[in-house]
Amino acid sequence: MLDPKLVRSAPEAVAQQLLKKHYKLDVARLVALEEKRKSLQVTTEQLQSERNSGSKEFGKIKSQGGDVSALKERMDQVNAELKANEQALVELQDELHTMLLDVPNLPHDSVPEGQDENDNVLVRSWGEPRTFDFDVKDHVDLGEAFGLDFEAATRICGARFAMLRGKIARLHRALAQFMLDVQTTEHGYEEVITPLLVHDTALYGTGQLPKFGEDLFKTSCDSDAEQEQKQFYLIPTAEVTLTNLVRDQILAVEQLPMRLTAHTACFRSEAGSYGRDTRGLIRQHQFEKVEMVQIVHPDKSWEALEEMTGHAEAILQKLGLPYRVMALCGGDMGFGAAKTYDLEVWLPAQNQYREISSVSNCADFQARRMMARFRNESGKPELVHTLNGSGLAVGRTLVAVLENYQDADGHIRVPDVLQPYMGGIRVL
RNA sequence: GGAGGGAUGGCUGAGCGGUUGAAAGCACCGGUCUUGAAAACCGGCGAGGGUUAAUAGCCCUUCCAGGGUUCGAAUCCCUGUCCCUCCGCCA
Repeated sequence: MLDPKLVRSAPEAVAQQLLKKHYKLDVARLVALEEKRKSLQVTTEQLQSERNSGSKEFGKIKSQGGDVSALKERMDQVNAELKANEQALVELQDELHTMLLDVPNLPHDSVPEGQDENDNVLVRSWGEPRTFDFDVKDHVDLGEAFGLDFEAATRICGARFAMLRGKIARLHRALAQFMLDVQTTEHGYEEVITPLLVHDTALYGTGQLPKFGEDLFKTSCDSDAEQEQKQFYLIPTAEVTLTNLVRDQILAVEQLPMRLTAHTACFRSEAGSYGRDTRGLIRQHQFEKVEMVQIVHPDKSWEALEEMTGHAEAILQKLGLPYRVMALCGGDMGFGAAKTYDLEVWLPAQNQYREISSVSNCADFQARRMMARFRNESGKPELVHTLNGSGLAVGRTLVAVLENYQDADGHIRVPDVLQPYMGGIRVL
């Protein structure tokens, strides 16, 4: 959420910046609501003050045995007026809050202008796409021989699921283990096992709700369908649980930066992506990801963004997978991000780079939603900055390994760094 | 699932329906003392919001959450959530 004070004091400037993200802020409506809010809040608080002092007086008079009937009459009047004002104020504040919850984060000055992924800007690339002297196969054809089974998964739970068996299951596990080991031992992240089911409050905190509910899976038990409290959402990313670790906290400055990583399953409904990436592992309802989250001092978040991008890159480099780093343009950026780098890995069968990691600085946007703060140098609570990034999406990395390490007869060489995890299997 | 007990400031922990945003202790910050530190003593110390040029004043809100009673609720009533103890069940 944006700082209400900022939005209030400079609505035009904020609206201008939001245009970069292709969001149109309804300034007229905002200003009108804000004007009403101000007068309503002031009078409500005045009435509250009157009620408080009146009640004190009431007690005093009564203890001296005086007559309170005149005062009671006045208080009844104040209370009636107060009740109406309070209700109107709550409604108005709800309206303003709802409006603000819908507004995306402001993009950083360095974010390029643009409409969609075609306008993203190449920052750097690493590695040379391998040239093949045979016709490359894609991961679906390659994986079949080693236990990648879409047909069985579809029979059980429909489209966008996969079963991995035998060697390919092991390779998938090796990748996740490897990523986790690198992030914990080389980059200083603390490993966390998190819940996969969360309440809506957590999702409001990181910004998936209220706007993007249709992308999420929600549980519903027949027995308690009536009780909203018992509804759970399946996490679309461990960003949700890791970042919410600091919700409602006031951290000591020494606790920063916090670096957290988790290997979890992620669940996405992929509503609105019908027909896209229907083949293979690229876009699934359930996939695994090693997520990185950093909770940092506000002065350090831009530095941390660069560093964290490097943490994701390290995995690709160690695996020897060619990739490029893209700075997302305003139109392609996510809701909560102030700036995002995507890592795109080379997929020979598609003959193109595909997203495999996304690293974002959310600045104080999420922190404000979940009241995640630290005690600053002058002893005052101040919002932290939050960052998140994939390090990496395991399924997509598996795709990249299969396709980049294939040979002419359909075997896959296991990358060196994974061999310690493969129990002696050097080639699939 | 059954029976009880509880939820108060960073922590521990008091709190008759009115002067309690809340005792006390610890922690923390400042000062005196000290070569320095500790101890001792003195002082300060929750958070959110409004108004405002203001990080100055003033005001409002806040004692798990949501309702209710009352002129007035941390204190009374209802509902929910979470935690603890005991019994049962169970990976």
